[in-house]
Amino acid sequence: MPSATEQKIIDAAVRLFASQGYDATSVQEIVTAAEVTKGALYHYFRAKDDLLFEIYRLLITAQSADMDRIIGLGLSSADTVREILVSLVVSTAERVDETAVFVREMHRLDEARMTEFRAERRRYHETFLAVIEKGQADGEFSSAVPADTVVRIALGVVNQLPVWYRPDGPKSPSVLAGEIADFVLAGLSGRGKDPERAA
Amino acid sequence: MPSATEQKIIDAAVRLFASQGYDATSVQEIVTAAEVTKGALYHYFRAKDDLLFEIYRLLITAQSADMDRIIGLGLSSADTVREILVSLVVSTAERVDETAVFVREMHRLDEARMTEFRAERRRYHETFLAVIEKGQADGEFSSAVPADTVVRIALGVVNQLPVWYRPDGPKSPSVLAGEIADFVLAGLSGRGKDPERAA
DNA sequence: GTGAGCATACCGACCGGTCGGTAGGGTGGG
DNA sequence: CCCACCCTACCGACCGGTCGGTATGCTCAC
Repeated sequence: MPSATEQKIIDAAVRLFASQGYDATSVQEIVTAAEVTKGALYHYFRAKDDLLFEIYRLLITAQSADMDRIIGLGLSSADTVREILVSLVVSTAERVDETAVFVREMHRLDEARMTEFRAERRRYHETFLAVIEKGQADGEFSSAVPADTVVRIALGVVNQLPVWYRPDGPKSPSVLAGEIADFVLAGLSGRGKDPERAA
Repeated sequence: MPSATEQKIIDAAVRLFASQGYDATSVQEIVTAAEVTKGALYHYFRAKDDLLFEIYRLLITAQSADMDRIIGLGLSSADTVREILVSLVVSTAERVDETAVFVREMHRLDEARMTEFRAERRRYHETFLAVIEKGQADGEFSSAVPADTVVRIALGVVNQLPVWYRPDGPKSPSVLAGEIADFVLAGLSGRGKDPERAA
């Protein structure tokens, strides 16, 4: 469990990284915003990029746990996909800043951590892929569009959320999540341009 | 028309910005990679961010011209959407590096240029939106999912391309573009979860 | 007393940008 | 024909300033 000081530092870092970018934010700015000193920061974190790592870790572990929980419910493919997307969109909307930092600055991780994250990402990706492939094999979904492309589209939308989602916008996260899920499920129900390709 | 030296500088900058990020790339690295000197760079560009500006300008003007051309063809709504998406995906795949830089570092523009770009972006967004709204009004598309959400999803996918698209991957840009267009059009054809919502 | 939890002063590396200078091709008056 | 003049394109050493990180020491709970 993080101490209050540690938490203040991470909160400030997320806010500043999201609005200015990682490199454009100095350690001095972070400690000033967090109302602590440099000594405190380097007491808890070995280097500036440990902050990035910590932000990613919190985000990814939460998302992975969410998806595993939903799959464990044993719903139909369509309902599983819907639940995954709704939960992902809502939780992403709640953490736009973290997601924005993650999407923009991921490539700045060092080799070892990068490898670790790619593995975790890949696991997430393939779990979702398996859900859709199962739905296609069962005939619940159309096979008109390959499952891997569907996954890429669906997860891509979520990563783009920080670009246009505004908490004070006209649509609540759950309304938005419903619309996105509707659209993806409509896409999976077939009726594309080439009817002869449908299962 | 840019001179050979100018072009070498931009090419090197695009490559380095895409792989390391803007701030993490020093002017010295750029000139070394471009095999020119600092003097040459500052002869053609007033500041480091003029490079960013130039990269964006080249990308956006090409995309806008493309969309206007397609709309001018007077196709059906479905075919217009398909053509816009295919052309956008293919041209983005050809310039993954530029797009990656654009998506990641857009927020680093100064106030004046930022305003200019938001206007251009908005114009692009609303032109696409109008196409979809017309299709919905004509009954060619389902109105189950609001047009603005569809636009956000479709354009979001394109912005995410640099994250996962690899030129040496198994799918050619045009195959990929076809799949993405198929999926979006299937989503627009209705048959979502709430049939009573359809027009 | 001793270690966790900080504060403060400071360091060396590096960065974007500048500036005095030069190489070489065009040009026009004699 | 030629040479004084100029102008564009480019060179590279250098500067002020900032940044991530460190060294050292205080303090207070146990």
